[in-house]
Amino acid sequence: MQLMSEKGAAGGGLRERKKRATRAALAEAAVRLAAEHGADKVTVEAISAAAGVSVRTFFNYFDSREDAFVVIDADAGARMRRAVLDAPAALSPLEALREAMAAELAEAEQQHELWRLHAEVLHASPHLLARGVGAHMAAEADLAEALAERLRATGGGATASGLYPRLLAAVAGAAVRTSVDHWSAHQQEAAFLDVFHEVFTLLAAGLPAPSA
Amino acid sequence: MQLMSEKGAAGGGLRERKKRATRAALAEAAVRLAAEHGADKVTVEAISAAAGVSVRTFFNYFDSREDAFVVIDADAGARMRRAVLDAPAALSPLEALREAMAAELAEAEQQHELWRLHAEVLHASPHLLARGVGAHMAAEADLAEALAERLRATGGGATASGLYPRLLAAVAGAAVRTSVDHWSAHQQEAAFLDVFHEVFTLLAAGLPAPSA
DNA sequence: GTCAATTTTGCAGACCGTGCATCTTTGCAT
DNA sequence: ATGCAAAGATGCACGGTCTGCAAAATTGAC
Repeated sequence: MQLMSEKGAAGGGLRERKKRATRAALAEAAVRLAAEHGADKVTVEAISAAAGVSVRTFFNYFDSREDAFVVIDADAGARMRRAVLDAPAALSPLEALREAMAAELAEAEQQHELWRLHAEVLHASPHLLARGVGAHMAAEADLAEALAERLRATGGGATASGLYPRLLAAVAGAAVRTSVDHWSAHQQEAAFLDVFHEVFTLLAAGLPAPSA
Repeated sequence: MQLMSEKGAAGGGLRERKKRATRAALAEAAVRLAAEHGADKVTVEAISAAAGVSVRTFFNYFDSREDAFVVIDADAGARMRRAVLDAPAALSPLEALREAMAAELAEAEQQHELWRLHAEVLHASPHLLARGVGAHMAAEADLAEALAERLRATGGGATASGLYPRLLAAVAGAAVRTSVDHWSAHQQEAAFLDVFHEVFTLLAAGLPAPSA
């Protein structure tokens, strides 16, 4: 089992705040060390030392060493869930999802340097990249549930036992990963939001062959 | 580094055949043991013993213990790549991909029992499921390349530095995972191919809100 | 049958990850 | 403030994972 604050957003108690700080310190130390020495040369002991806690405590926060490189922001899923639920009813499901994700990504931009390092680390070791992809699955399941709820609220009937929302969440996740990866590789050529927008346009059009 | 046969398809040499047999034996032993005792109670020692090789040899075939549960068929990617390249030019990219994947999944059905066990094992431990998702990424990159080549062949111009094929591959991968997962959870209610077809129909339509 | 190339194996050793007992810190009621 | 109960941090022990390395066994070609 994993120690996790019950509340996704800013909690008042000192305990909660300290825990979040420790977690953030561990994650940041892991990413910075990995960016410098390569992810597979960074031991749990080094990460723990850099964050000022014991090795045993590291494992109170992360289930495995690699999770420290992968899970940057544990609350992102909860925030997106809220954003989907609070989206204007006029938006289509895909649009609501796009807006929620765009907002989340814009927030990530605020810690630009760390985010950049993180992308660099993942890109340097495909093994971690794969793990990162898998890590988004829990968030996707959450999103699917939020989408299903939104659909019920906006009047859609029984949506074929939930296939549609799950597909939507999974596809949107794939879209975000593709956008980030593509932008990461062509960073100078295009702004991230442009790539992101193009990807969702393609999705909404049903992925037609790009006629010349 | 990983021991891998250079040739994806059936190789003639005795060496190649033996290596594939050993690999398959290890993977099958891993899945069967995991289905019986739970994946996290199965040690590398047990898997190796069941396959009749030493522990050290296990690690000559798999980079990690968990890979044995995740990587069933190492050649599936190569086969799909071929299928995409050989698809009739009349098909849209998404259709070509759908056909390639359908053929691959139909082949998997032939080892029905093992495939079923495999899905069961992954579903039982989300951790492995996530890992499995990530494992498909290399295959997706391969597929993206094949799609790009196909696009060049059928006359599409420079497709925005490859964003489109990568998106297509990633989205199709997400679609397959969603199909398998959904079918796995509602196994009695619907045939897999029906779910698969519905998912790709939704994709081609641009993921519209399911109007009642 | 012999030889070179490849694969398997055992062994040593570093690192990972967990259960348990203990100690320290936090939150709260008084 | 002070003491108490809950929760987190820590150390320790132990089993499992994974990697070099060198020796033994197997395969393929002559």
